[in-house]
Amino acid sequence: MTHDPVKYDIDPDRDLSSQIAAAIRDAIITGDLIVDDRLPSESDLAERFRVSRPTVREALKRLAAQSLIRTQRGATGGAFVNRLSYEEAHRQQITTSTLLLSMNAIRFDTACEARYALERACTPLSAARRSAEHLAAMRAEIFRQNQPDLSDTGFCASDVAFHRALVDGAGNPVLSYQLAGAVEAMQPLMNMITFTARSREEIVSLHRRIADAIEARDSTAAEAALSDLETYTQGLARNVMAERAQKHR
Amino acid sequence: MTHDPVKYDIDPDRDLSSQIAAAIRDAIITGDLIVDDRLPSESDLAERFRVSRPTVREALKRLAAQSLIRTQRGATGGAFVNRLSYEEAHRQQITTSTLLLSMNAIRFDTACEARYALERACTPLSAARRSAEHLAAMRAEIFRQNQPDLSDTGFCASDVAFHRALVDGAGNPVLSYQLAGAVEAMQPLMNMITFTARSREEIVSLHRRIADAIEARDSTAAEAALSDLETYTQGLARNVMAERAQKHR
DNA sequence: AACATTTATTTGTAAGACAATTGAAGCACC
DNA sequence: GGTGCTTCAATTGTCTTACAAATAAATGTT
Repeated sequence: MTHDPVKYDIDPDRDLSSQIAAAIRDAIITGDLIVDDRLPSESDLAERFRVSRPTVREALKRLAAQSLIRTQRGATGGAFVNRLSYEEAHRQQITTSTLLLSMNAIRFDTACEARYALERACTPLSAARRSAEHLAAMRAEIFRQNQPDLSDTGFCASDVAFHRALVDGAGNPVLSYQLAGAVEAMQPLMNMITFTARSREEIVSLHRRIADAIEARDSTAAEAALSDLETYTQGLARNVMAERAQKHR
Repeated sequence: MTHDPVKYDIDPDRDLSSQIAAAIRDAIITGDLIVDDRLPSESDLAERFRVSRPTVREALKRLAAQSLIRTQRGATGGAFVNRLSYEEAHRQQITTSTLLLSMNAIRFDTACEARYALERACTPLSAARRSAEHLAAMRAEIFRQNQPDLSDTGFCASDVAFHRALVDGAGNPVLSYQLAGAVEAMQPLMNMITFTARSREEIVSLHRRIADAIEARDSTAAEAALSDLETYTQGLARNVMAERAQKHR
């Protein structure tokens, strides 16, 4: 071996498995280990770090939890550096955002404000670049949202899909990735709102305004409609909160 | 015990530690386990899941890697459900975004476009709400960027701090969290650009335009300055790429 | 009552063993 | 010579047992 990409010196007084995980993670982040590289076997690593195999395994599991590596059994198996796909990054982004929102008592209006601000940022690009497919996806979700037998969670899911199509229309995968966290992480909060037939109607009409504006490539109109949607959503949430407070009095 | 928040039935044919991790993670996400709850001890968990202690430990390390739990040694120790702090979420957001950018050959202009689009989304809020402190932080970074002995990486770091102050001015922690990924993850890419004295001067003057606009609470001017900054940055990057291509010819 | 000591509990680490998986090498057979 | 089966070796997945280290509560001592 000409040059070993991993530094094997660790401090025996501090948590070993996390240090080992950090050492390997560094090698990946700095590019010393690249995608599909195979790590040494667990026994090898144990020898080089001068720790036991279970300790090495704990470190590897940490990396696997971040999907930095994947493991494979068998003769040619081992741990391989994983390509962090968009899908995987999306998933992590969403779970992190969801946890952050659920565990920190974020006010609904704060999350809502952030979400719509970010979404408005995508509108000019989406209006300029959206393809016919993106527009069709938005129309399809609007159609679904009009079905009277759609459940509340189904309505919310379709809502997410609609906004996702809007964002994807911008044709910037980094933007789509970032927005996934903001939009999808809010779904649990949104699910707490019960949608009356009347409010659904209002939301669908705003969605239609947005789709029309995107179709006409009119970003100003789309942004205005989004702002109206934000205002309306905030109003709905306030009503729900007020009702709940009423009941618990 | 009245009701156990964790489901202990797992499929013995598939990866045990990941199933155990998933079971506990579910209990946390659904709120059955709440912040600062103590998990059963490792031996307890091993018994209940009917697996060995090392297997339980691997599962716990997975959760620790996502900072969903923290562990403590000693008599009253154990694994506790962690509050996912903003700082922690920030960090994870940044490492995920950084890895995504570095391992997927994202074009500089794609990342740059996304970053400035999101940043412009914060400007109206920041112009309206920024405190004197935020403004002072921006001015301080501009001053630092004027020091001729500042290294290129130092310049980039100050750049990040400047934009961070701008975003924080919006007073929306969710927005700050989301933007951290977009802005800080780009730093490695930005570091590849060598800043001439001339280009630094140009950037600083654009920063000053932004700060002036935010001070005057003029969001339109701030957005325009940000757009100019985006254009200028993209131009710099193109030059660097072209030069590099020249050399490698 | 204050302080030192012991003890019980729990995580952190080690060592060794076996099962399961899987690709590769070897070998018989056509 | 080629093809299909068998065996083998490497590697991860899991279990068992054991001990070390940390920590707080219980206990004993002065």
